[in-house]
Amino acid sequence: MKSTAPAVTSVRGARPMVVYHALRALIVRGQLAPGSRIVETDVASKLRVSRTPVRGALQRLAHEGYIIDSPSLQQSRPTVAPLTREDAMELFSIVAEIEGLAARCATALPAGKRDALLGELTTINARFERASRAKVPKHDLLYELDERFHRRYVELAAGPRLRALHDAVKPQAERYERLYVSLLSRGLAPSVQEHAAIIRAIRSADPDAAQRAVQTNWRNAAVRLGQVITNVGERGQW
Amino acid sequence: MKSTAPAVTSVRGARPMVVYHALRALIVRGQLAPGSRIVETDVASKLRVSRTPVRGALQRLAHEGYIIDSPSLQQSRPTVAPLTREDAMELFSIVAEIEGLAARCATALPAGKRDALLGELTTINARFERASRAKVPKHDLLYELDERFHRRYVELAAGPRLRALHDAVKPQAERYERLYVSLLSRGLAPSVQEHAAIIRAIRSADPDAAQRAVQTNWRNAAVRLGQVITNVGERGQW
DNA sequence: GTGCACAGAACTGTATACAATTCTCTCGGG
DNA sequence: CCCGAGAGAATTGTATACAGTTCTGTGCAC
Repeated sequence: MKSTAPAVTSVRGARPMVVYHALRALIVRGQLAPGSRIVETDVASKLRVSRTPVRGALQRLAHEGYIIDSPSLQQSRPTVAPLTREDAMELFSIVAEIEGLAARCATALPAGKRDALLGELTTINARFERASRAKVPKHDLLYELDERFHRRYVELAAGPRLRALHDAVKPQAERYERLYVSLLSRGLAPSVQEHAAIIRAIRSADPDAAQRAVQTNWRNAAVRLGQVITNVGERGQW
Repeated sequence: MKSTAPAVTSVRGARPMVVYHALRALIVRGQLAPGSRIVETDVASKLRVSRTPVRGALQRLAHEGYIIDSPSLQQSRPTVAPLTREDAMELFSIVAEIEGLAARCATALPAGKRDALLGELTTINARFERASRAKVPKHDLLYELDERFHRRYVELAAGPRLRALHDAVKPQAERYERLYVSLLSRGLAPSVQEHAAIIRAIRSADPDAAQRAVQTNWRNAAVRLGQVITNVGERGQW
């Protein structure tokens, strides 16, 4: 781990994006703990840029919900958003709608593209099933495969606005999912079947069924996650 | 109309919000035409602030989709996002999901709050019906009542995340709705009944029905709007 | 008349200085 | 021992200067 960040790309206008992705990765992976304060000047000096691009990145992160203004303090003081059971429930239900809509669009894809998509989804879910059966579950692999499954149909079927929404919202669910997957890898069997149901619904070109299947998958995930959170407690609340 | 803006509030951190709301209002009401260039220094001088708060406002507007980087030009040059049929369709389907989810939550409201909400919605819809029957339709009133109807259940039933999403997405639909309402005020009769269906579904505490009712309302609105756009053409595309 | 090159203007990206607010820590009084 | 007041530090908000890139218009060659 080197403490000095690498030099920022020289492309015009890339600095805020670099800062954004750096901070988001730290938050999503938990290295910036929920509740942590984020100080503009610290980030700026660590990433070797001025406060201006940092401000841009922070504004975006705040808009997307990764950071919030400290609730206890009065002044605008950005802090990493806490992980709470209630927030997880709401977030998952929103993702359910977004991806459900994408799945609905997927049923309207031209036959060629739809078949290609269905093939990909089937392959991914087969690997997902194998991974879920492993004696020693590989959390990262499981998460990766589940994420890819959902991302695939969103990328292919959703329009630009829906994709943008998905890109903004989904990584926040990742904060919870990483928690979830490492504590509940054993309970993934239903997810395999739920994915299969999604594939069937898209194949039969039934928009309502496809949307429902995706929503069911996420609502069940929300329930399972809720139990885990209830057990292990929330983060960043004190 | 005075050309010099009033002095900005002295509250700390309020300038970007003032700029944001000023620009957003201009865009939503069409006074800043789709395709128009937005120049930081111009806005700054018109609103008597420096470029810094203007940048903040522009970043947020860009993130929410009101302005985009000019497609023809190479450099990052903010322009007012065009109004296209395709975008309207996607936007409305997203709003349908967001408000549909809110309506679903509304069915889970405690009985007291739910009854209060139902009363409000009934009142609003009655006024909406009367307004829609008027010989000379008042476009602004119609829009206002429809907007209030939907906003009410979102405000009461949705969680913070869903509300934030709604606040970010819905005003963009307003750009299209204002166009729609002024060209199609006569076709609002079905909307009255669709609203009534929403009320019935919430009253019967049926989550799926409530969600479906809202989605139907928006999908029909999308179809009606699509026809209008096809007739009058798109804006800001050339 | 058309196309290309070059100079100047226009605009955004970045850095930094300064202002204003508020948090925090210490010290004194009760 | 606890609480409040005040000074200093810390942090964000705003303005502005400067740099770099791209657009635009003019003039020249063909």
